[in-house]
Amino acid sequence: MPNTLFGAQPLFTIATWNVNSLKMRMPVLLDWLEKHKPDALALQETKIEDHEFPTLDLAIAGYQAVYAGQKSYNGVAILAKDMPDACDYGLPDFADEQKRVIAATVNGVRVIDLYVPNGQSVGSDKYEYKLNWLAALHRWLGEELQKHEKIVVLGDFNIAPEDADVDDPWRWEGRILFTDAEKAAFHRLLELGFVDAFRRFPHPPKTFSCWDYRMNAFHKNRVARIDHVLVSPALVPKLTAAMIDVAPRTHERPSDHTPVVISMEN
DNA sequence: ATGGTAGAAACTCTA
Repeated sequence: MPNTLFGAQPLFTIATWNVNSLKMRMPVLLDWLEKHKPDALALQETKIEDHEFPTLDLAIAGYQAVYAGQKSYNGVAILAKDMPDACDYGLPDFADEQKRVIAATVNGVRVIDLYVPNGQSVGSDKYEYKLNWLAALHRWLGEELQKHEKIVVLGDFNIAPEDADVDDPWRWEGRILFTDAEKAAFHRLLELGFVDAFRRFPHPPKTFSCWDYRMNAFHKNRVARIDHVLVSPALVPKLTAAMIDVAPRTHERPSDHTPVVISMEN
C-alpha cells in the first residue's frame, strides 16, 4: 500500500523508466526499487518476450507485474506493489504489432504506460507512423478521460515539448523528437486537460531524462527531457512532487534514460 | 557535421 508519513496524507508514488533491455537492467532496477519503493513503475523498451519476463525476481522484490513484450524491440510493463487490475493492451482502432502500450488500474488510478515511436528521421516512414500513432493516442485518451477520473499517462514520449527540454534549442531545430508536428501532438494531449507533472514544480535548468549513448563521441548529441508523466485534471491538485532521478546514469551499465518520479496524495 | 555507442540478434536494425 502507499507510503504513509506520520500525520500526513498517504502518498502514492509512481515512476516511469525506459530501461533499454530489462534483462540488462535487472540489477540496477532491483536496487532502484529497493531504494525508492514506488507504488507503481512503468517500464519501456523491456525487449523481452512475455514467457521470459522475470516475474519471480520481481515478486521477491515485492512487485506484481503486467507486461506486453516482444523480442529485440519495444515492450512495456507496469510493476506495482498491489496487483495491477483491468489490463488493456495497445491503442484501440490502431493495428500495431509493436508492443508500445499497456494500461492497468493500480490503487484506483488508471495507469497508461506508453512507448511512443521514436520516428527515426523527419520524413521517414517511421516518422509518419509516429504521427499517426500520436493521433490515435489522442483519440483514445479523450475517451479515457470520460471513463476515468484519476489517470496517469507516463512513459517515453520521444518528444521534447519545450525549448527548456533540450540542451540547445537552436541546434535541435527541426530535428526528430523536436519538430513542430511532434510538439503540437504533445500539446494536443495537454489541451485534453492532461498536465505535465514535472512542470508543476521547480527544477534546475537543463534537467533532462535521456542522453544519447553517442553524446561523448563527436559532439554532444541528443540530451533532452522526453520521458513524461501526465496527470488528469482531478489529480493535479493532489500532486506533491515530481523529480528526475539522475542517479542510475552513474551505474556501470546505465540505460540511456533515467527514471521520472511523481508523488501525490492518495 | 550523417559520425558515434549500446542492445539484441544475427552477420543488421533500432534508437
